[in-house]
Amino acid sequence: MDDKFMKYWLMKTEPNIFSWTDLEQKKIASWEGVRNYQARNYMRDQFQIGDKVLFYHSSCAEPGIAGIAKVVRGSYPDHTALDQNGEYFDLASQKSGQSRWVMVDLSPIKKFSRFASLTEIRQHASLQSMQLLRKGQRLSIQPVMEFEFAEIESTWG
DNA sequence: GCCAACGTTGGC
DNA sequence: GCCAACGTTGGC
Repeated sequence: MDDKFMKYWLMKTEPNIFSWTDLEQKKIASWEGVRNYQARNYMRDQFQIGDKVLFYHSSCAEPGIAGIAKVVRGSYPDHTALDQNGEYFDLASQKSGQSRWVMVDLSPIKKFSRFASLTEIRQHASLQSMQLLRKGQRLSIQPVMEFEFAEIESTWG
């Protein structure tokens, strides 16, 4: 894979669990709880410090992108998989003695001047290639093309 | 709450 | 390795 095209990502979060506002308040946030192999592999194999992230609110009244964040720490073991009392506990990780999941750290760069709602993104002719718009697309971490990122930033940023 | 689409699990 | 059953995601 050409990593020229892998500098930009979209990451989904449920804002009632962790929102853009939470990220701004925390300044640096660890992205724990990803429990999907494809999403994990993106973080583990391709995330680099400085990569830019479209911060997407899902499963909420108005889904869409709230702002841009950046990767400030590359992948490291997601220890929440080993926390037996935590929400993200993973039996297979416990059995093997080490977490099979990873996480990264993010910091906010800027909040969009206008929230980029899914509805608006969908209406945007030059963004039809986005994975986000594909039917049945559930992956919580998705690669974004450079031109897609630029278009979104210039439209809503 | 509905439900389509997808990922994971586990019996065989 | 197949695939049915089950669980999850996430827009609507």
